Amino acid sequence: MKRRNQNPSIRQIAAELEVSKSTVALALNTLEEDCPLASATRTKIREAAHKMGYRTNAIARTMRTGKFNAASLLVGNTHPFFLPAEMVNGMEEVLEQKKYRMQISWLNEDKLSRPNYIPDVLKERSSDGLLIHYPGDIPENIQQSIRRHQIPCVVANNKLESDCVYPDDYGAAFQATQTLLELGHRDIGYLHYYNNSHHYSERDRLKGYTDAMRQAGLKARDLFPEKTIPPLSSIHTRDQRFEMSTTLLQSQDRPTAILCYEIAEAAPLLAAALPLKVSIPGDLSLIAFGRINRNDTGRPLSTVRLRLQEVGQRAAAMLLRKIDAPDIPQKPEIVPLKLESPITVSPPL
Amino acid sequence: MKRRNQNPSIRQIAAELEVSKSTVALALNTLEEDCPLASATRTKIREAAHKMGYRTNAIARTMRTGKFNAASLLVGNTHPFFLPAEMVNGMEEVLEQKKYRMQISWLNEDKLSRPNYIPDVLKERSSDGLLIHYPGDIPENIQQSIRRHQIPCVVANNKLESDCVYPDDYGAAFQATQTLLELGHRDIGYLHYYNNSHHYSERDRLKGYTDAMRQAGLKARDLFPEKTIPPLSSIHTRDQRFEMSTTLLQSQDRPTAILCYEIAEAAPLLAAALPLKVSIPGDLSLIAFGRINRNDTGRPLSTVRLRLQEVGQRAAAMLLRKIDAPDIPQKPEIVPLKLESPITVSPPL
DNA sequence: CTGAAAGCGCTTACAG
DNA sequence: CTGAAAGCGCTTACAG
Repeated sequence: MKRRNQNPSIRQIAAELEVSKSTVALALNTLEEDCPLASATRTKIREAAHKMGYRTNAIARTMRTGKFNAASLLVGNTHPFFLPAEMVNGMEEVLEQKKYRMQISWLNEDKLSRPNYIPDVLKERSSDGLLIHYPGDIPENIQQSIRRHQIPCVVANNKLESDCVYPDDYGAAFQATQTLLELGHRDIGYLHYYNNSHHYSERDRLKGYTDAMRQAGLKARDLFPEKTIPPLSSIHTRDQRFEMSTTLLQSQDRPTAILCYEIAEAAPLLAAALPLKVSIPGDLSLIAFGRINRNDTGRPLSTVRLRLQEVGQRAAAMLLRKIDAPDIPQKPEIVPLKLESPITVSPPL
Repeated sequence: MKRRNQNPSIRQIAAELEVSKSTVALALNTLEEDCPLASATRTKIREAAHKMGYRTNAIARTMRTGKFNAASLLVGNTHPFFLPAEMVNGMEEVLEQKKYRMQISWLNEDKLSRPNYIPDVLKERSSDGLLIHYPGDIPENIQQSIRRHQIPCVVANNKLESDCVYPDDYGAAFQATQTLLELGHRDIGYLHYYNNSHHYSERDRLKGYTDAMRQAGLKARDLFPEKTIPPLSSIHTRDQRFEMSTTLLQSQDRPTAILCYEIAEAAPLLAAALPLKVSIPGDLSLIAFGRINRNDTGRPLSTVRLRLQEVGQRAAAMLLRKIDAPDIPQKPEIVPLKLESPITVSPPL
């Protein structure tokens, strides 16, 4: 099959109809009421364009106007596949409203380990600004490159001095702990299985919990001090965590409530509670942070949902403001979180 | 802070150094050995470019060469936030190797419900081809638009006549069932909680299971006929599924093995088995399909991992071939799957 | 109401 | 070894 007349330009339409390129552009780019052309001319051109399968070359417009109308999302690699779809969706939604395209590029271990690696997205110009989703500290040479070229830039889901949007992990941990305190709990534990802290949320959730306890005159209680925690990789980790949870639930000084860093911490507890007939929330209140309201524990669980779609929306909106005014630092935006379903929370026995 | 000389072009560098634009382009775009310029000229230009913070305008190159060097990913909305990060990563990796950028755009319910809605990504030209991740049937007007403009296009994670890449759900379900049969199981059930079928995997996993059973002269057994299944939305669904799982595990004719559509089906079973002291895999072998080897059930679980990163890689590679030869239909590529950890599989009692 | 012209930042074939 | 020129497909200010 021959492909003829593929991708006609306004020049070809103009030639076909024996009008000028300007006339074609006018017919195609203005609304009926704003169009200075004779109505018949406009219609004729639009019909021909449709028949010829014309599509505007967005890149040529960029060329002419000097605006890319595009933002790049740079995805960090610390956890190879961590890119929350709802956050990308939130970003895209806001960008799309302003007729911005969204480009995505990924960093990977290999490349970042090269001494002065700079990703293509920073080496060439193809967008008006940069969204960054990078857990932990952004590599120095990447930061330098952004500064050097004064690229408008907003960080999503991470905590910086300015130009960032992140969920209020501190506040939510504080509030969740207070909710438990108000119900009468005094012995509340905090549970996490990570070994060392990459993402600010690891520090902030613990601190929110600790501060709420301290304010109530109580001692914070880190349920498994870091050193004893098995590495995440092994297939036996799941059994180990189940054992650890069982031991905890059977111990004399079992807390009456536990706040978990993530669902991964709560799941073995929920499972271990069943054969021990430890009722949740009757005997033990349980709260975990999570991205969505669903979970795969097979059991109900009170969750503080992270609202990453909103983080994405606000980060994109902030980037659009920075593109308009690159020299004005934007104050960090902190997305409020709340405990949405108090289904595994009740007063202590 | 004033931003001076922002985004210099080769013209500005040429003016600064009093050489021609061609000379600058030559110095910047060729390797040392291929460069016809005097070594001193080349060095002088490159240093000036660096000092001035020069970055190539990738869009201007596109303009000149007629190649966008970009692919668009169109994400369907049937399940609002379903976009597997590992698939996007796989696509981006392959595209990036060929110096392609990747653009992403999302369809949403609102827009698709408008009668003749066409997304911007199809209305304007800004990429060389299209990757589609859309569960279920692609809307007719979108298909038409793609054909009309002869846009090179590959569908990822869905089953079509041609130009698509998807995991071998049929084969994997067949094989998983055979694995159980070979261990001596005769009463093997299939469990799914979806109500109506959108994604091909819902039909194919069931069919793979059914065919394997039939081939062994056994009757397939759909554990919960569709009509009795509670809707997914309610917060009580989790409890209902736990109850249903409990009933199933207690029933006289409990199967000796169960193949689950997803981890969501296996999770309530794993939880319900604990208080009933139904040993898994001792009393019941259990296999589920899943995206990753981890799960949030808090318990070990044999998983057929979907290999969506590979789906993404192959889809991108196929798209690159289609961009080179748009008129040649590409045969569907089916990514083989296997049961990676037979941890909850054992012979029947 | 319509057209001619300039120019965005590159690449490339050709001239000298 | 270096430069002048054309042109990709648009948009826009101006001329007639």
